[in-house]
Amino acid sequence: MPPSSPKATMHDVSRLAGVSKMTVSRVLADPDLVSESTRNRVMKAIEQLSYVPDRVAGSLSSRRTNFITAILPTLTNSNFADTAQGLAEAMRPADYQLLIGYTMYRLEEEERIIRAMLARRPDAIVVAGTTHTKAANEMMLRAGIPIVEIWDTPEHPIDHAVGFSNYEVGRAAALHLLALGHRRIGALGSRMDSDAKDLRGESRLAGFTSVLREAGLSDELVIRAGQAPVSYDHGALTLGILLEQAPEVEAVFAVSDISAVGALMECHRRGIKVPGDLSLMGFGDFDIARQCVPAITTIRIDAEQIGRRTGELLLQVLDRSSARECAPAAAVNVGFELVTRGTTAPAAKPR
Amino acid sequence: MPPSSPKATMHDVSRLAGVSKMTVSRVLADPDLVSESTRNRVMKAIEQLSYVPDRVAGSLSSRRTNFITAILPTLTNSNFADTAQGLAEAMRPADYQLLIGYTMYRLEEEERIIRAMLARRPDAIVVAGTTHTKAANEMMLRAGIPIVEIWDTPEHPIDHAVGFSNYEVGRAAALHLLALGHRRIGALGSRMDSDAKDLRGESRLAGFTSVLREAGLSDELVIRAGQAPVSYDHGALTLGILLEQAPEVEAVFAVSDISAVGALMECHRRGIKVPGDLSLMGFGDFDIARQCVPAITTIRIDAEQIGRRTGELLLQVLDRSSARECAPAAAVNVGFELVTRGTTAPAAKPR
DNA sequence: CTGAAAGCGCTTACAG
DNA sequence: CTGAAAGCGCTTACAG
Repeated sequence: MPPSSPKATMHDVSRLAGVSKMTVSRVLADPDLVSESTRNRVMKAIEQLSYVPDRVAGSLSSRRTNFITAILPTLTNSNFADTAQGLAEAMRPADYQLLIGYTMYRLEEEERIIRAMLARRPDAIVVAGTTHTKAANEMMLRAGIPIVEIWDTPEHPIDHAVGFSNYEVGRAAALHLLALGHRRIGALGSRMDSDAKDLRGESRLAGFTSVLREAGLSDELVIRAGQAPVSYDHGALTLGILLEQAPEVEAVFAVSDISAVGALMECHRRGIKVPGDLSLMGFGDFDIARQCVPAITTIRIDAEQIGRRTGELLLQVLDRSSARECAPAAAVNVGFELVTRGTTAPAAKPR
Repeated sequence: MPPSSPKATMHDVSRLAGVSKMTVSRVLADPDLVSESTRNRVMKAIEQLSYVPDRVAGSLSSRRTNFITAILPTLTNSNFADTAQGLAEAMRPADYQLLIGYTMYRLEEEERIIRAMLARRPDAIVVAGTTHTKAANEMMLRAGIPIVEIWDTPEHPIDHAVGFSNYEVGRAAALHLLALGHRRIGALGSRMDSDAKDLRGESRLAGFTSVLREAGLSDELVIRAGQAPVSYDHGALTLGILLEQAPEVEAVFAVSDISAVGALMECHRRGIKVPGDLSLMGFGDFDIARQCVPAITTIRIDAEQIGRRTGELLLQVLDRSSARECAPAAAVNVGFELVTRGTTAPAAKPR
């Protein structure tokens, strides 16, 4: 450990500058309230002592930590990292610090994290998803701070929400494949019988399935295998399962571009032509989906924007002046967009 | 905002349980010190009031926050997210919370973040890289807490270090391509004349170049273009520049698998055979490199392990009992491994 | 095994 | 424009 020099306190600064602690505090918080000469003297003392204000003490005193808790499933191989970055970016000018927790798609872990985070007294909680354990729901309701559920459109929001309808994403995907004339249509998702559940992926599958049913098609080619979070391997694996079950499948929707890329690579390895033999589409508009050869048809959502919009919403809600009154709960739908690229094509023989 | 119920304090709990605050504190911190009957009464009161201890107050009082600051270039399209996850995982049992900052590969931003983070009084700082601004170096030296520089092997470490030699990685890459019989060898890196600098990528290029020189080869095919952080687009772009400059190039090393994948896709689009026309290798052993067709030869580093090892080291150093004495600074080299896969092959006509 | 006192380093709310 | 007092909710260090 490097040599520890005793940390200067506000008291030390005030003595050196010949003022009270309050004046030092004011110079830091609201410099205009202090006369120029005093301010300069205090600044000099701060500089001289390399004084760094202790925000732990400040937080206790002011009952505001400027911490925002962000609870996300994972940061690897997902666009939640973009959401986190967007949120951090939006909150930075106001000097908020993110407290990130990973649930690994486990609701019990989410509950544990919420409990632990509340002890840090965050000024707000951002949480991915709209389904939580009973205890988690209650803790958030009682917390007395703004809550933002993101990445979906909750039916019964706890408070605010910023996201899009995963169900509608699934429907849009199925409608696209149907419109191309495909009839033997499958999908690739992850297991729902494990502790780790991708609930939003499941919503997309549900929307997808609903369209298949309405079109009088079977949903038996909707594969749920492999554990969340999905991966390139997941796509390769589940495509293999699908092909074994139905070699004649014409079109496939993967719940994530990551899976779609894995499936595409598996097709390359097996000599299956995409498109032609198989139409393939994903979700998320990951960079890799755009760069793949062929580029993958996907449903674009702006993960960073979800973070940014959430940050802007919170900035507004947490603003001291407006915080007096309970701000009305906002529900922002950022929507999504079908991006047609090279992996989907009309069916060879439309019936 | 959900209805705010006034938060119970330790004082409330103590009154309800008919004990002193100290006893409540003990039940939470070291239950064995309290008699069973008292403990049960306190637990019941905690439950009844939904009491959540205030760690802001606890931190101020104990002079320990259980925060670890992790300063990383970016979390997107990189394996720093794995390092963060590994670190978080390792520290979780001891109830540490990560405070993550993104520098976007800018040293001035790193300095700003360090300054801001120090006000949060973290118990340790983990920072990617070994080059910092003068002010940043001084702040870390004076902070009086353990510092761990990760992802490289510093010549003059501030304190602890956990990483591998990027320079040696570059050398290993060049030696591999030379051993295959290639002579017209290039590399793909990012610009060094911008604010955002990938210094570790540059170290890899430096090692790579040193081998080329030793072999009597030119380093004019070492391309530095595009801004850090690298991306799939970066790989496609820089490969295009390289091909324009030297259509006869035989082998290429990209400073990141992400770039290598982008370059590979660009080759697919241009009808360049990999390997055959061009040997290609990357760095990092990203999932996508393994799944690509063909799979990309790379230099494997275990990003998650860097995080885990760092966490274990910190747990040891931060241990109360040993913290008395200054723990000797540790320098852990986690090494790396060349993984030969499908994108590199012997030169067609070895000279 | 339990508790009373002091204090961590700030900010709030007044007062002048 | 500046300051004295009180207090935020815990833990430390004693004492018994």
